[in-house]
Amino acid sequence: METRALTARTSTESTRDIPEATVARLPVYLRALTTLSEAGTGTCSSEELASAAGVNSAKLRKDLSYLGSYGTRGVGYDVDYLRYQIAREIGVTQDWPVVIVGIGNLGHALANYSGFRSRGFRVVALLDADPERHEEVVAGVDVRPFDDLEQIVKDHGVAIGVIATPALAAQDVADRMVASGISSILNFAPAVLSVPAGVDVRKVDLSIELQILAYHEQRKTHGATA
Amino acid sequence: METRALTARTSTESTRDIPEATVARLPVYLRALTTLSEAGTGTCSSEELASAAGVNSAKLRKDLSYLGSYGTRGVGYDVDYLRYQIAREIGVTQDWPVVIVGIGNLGHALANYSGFRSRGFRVVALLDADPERHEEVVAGVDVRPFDDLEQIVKDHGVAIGVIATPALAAQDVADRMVASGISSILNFAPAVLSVPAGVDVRKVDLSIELQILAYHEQRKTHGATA
DNA sequence: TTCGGTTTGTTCTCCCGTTCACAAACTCCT
DNA sequence: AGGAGTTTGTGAACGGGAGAACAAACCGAA
Repeated sequence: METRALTARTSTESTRDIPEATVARLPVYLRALTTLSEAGTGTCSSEELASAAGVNSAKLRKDLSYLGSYGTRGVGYDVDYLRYQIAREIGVTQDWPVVIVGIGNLGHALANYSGFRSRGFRVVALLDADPERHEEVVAGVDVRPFDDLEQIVKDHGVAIGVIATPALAAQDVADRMVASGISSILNFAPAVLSVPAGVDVRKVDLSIELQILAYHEQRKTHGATA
Repeated sequence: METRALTARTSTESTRDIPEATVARLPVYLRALTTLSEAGTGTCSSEELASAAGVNSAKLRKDLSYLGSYGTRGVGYDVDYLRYQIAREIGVTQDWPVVIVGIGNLGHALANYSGFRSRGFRVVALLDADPERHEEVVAGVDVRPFDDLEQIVKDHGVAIGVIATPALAAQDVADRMVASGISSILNFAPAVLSVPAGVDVRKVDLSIELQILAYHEQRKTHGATA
């Protein structure tokens, strides 16, 4: 959402501007394929993969068709081959350096989260404005002052930043990130960020998800306004 | 998504089956209104509120229209009044007891997250299968054995469960939750859960969000397949 | 080579969500 | 009281995604 239509590509192939909804599902397929691969499965049908990914098989096939024709009719998909193609399409065959700002409870959890490392992301720095945290070492990376941001971004070529600060600090952090050259932000702070065009922001809000569940739960238990 | 059309209501008013996309935005409006209220704002226009929530004002008005006519033409919305109406609609005027299963890094962060408590959710229990963790006390709540789940759900009338375990354990935990009577699950584990109809599952996946950012980032920097 | 069985890739239709645009309704000023 | 200015609530057009259904393509056996 909020992703403006990128200017048309002039590339010979690939990049047939994949729908946003499809892009959001590709990582799910990627994980399902990894699981299948680790289980020793060499080939799978769209039905099997769809089931493993929790989606409709027709939707899966349509999604994959945006990438190209990587399946074989009458047979299915080669698990490892398709996995590589999706990984390449997403861009996780290369390593993405990432900085995390705000090393509170959530920042700790993120820094320790193994799912980043195993999926093409490398946490190159942990930053926090609080000097008391600068002594800490979290997940093998030492916490540094927030003011080091510009230097670190420059040194490591960081393009992706994660905000795990309180809501009040989030906009300031985002501004500094953008000024440093970061162009993609994953925001865990419960705040609406405003950033210039060309910068992508994705928001993860824990309490919002719970509230959505609560809404449906309310309807389930006492039917109407009892 | 995956929410089947609930059976038609027979209530006199309200409950005009609010679209799912709108439901997902109501918590955002709620937070924006809270911020406005704390800033001392008594009244606001749809334009102001939309800006604070980061959405289009027409969309905001249409969303609010599903709840009823709580605004005044030519004037705007009474902040506190609208805030209460939305909170009531979502169901967060009451307190929702919640259990968190899997007290690793992420579980710790979730247990300590103040946004739950302040938004109508009360963590009544922290559960973990690992006996070594049962000594711990996190955020004022002591960690208990996973086998206590049924009893706790019964005692507190828990309807919402949070899964913060490794992927391999997630399906088992979900099954036990459903068997215990939980009907809404917030899943942080990188796994696809299968649950019976009538149970809602929402998934939050940290690495998937990063991968989506990586995809767009890849398109930004080197335009096509360089 | 030909035929039956299987599975992909794609077309077509339907539905949901977004956005525009405007009438209805309210306030304030004269 | 009346009119100008403002803002809500909603009807209607538009765009995109979901799912069904089918033709094209592939494998293997006879």
